[in-house]
Amino acid sequence: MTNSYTMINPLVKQMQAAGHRMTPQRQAVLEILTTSDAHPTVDQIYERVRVDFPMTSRATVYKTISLAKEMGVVMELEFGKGSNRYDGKRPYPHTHVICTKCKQVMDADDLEITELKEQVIRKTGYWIVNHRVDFFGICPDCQKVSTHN
Amino acid sequence: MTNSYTMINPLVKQMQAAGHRMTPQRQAVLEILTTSDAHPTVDQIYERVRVDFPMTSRATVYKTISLAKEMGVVMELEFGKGSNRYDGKRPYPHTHVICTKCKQVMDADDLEITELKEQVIRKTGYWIVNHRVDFFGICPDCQKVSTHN
DNA sequence: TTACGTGCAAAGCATTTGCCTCCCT
DNA sequence: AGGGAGGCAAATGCTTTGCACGTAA
Repeated sequence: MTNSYTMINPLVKQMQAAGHRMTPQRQAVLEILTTSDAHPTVDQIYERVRVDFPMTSRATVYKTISLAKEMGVVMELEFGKGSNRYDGKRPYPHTHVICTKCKQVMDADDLEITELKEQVIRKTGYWIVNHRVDFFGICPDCQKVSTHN
Repeated sequence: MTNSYTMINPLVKQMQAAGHRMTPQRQAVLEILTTSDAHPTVDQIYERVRVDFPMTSRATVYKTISLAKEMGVVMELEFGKGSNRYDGKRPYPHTHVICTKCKQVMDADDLEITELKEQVIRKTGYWIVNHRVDFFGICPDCQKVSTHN
């Protein structure tokens, strides 16, 4: 992640083109969302924004994320009990692998689920428009630390 | 779903064997959890229990579900924003198909995800212990009602 | 009998909303 | 200048918790 928000982020233009004003807070939130691979939580985004803009409120972070969601440029990953995470780098359905120990959320978006999806359509008659595929386990790093869970 | 809770539910015995007391409220909650295919919400369970036992509180429903989760006999399906659903009939990971219109949650547990899982293990080096596979779309019934969403 | 379970109400927490002020355009 | 955006605090909604009373075993 960069230390300044001076990069011209395509989302900034996109948001302005959609008739929304640009502010340092918004720019910072968008920058974090689009440059992070770690699927940050709201609080992680909030803390990071406040490094550069200490006056920023949680409400603004929530509102900006909400706006980005509406524009379809950020995907929300709900993990229940207020541990939602956000992805502005790949805001489309893709497979995730989550370490239950260190809470890392890793992309595995090169996995092919087309066949599975076609099975679902064939067997259920649904129109499928979205999917959520998550695998939970222990990442290689955490395996090294302990073999007991 | 039956109208009385007189059936001898294996979970009742199991819970007693684990050293927990049995009460009408617990028996009712367990009966609903294990006989329903509809993946009920806490509130649906609560309302159903109160048909027969109107004095039952939400707290007791939550506590009983929590106990059942700890025993591994009920699986929690988190759908974010307090719309959790519960499955005591198939309390193990399996594929779901969800209608975004009528909110029906359907099982598709005959789908084979082994190959996908092996791909994940091969590509990430994780130990995979669990998974969550959900497809979202429009069910056949809702397709008939309207073709516009 | 007595520790466990229940019901009630209060507390928790992440998120949303209302409202007033400020400032981007 | 005017309306969108931000900040603060209150409200929300689901879930959890504390506590006193009741009850299963």
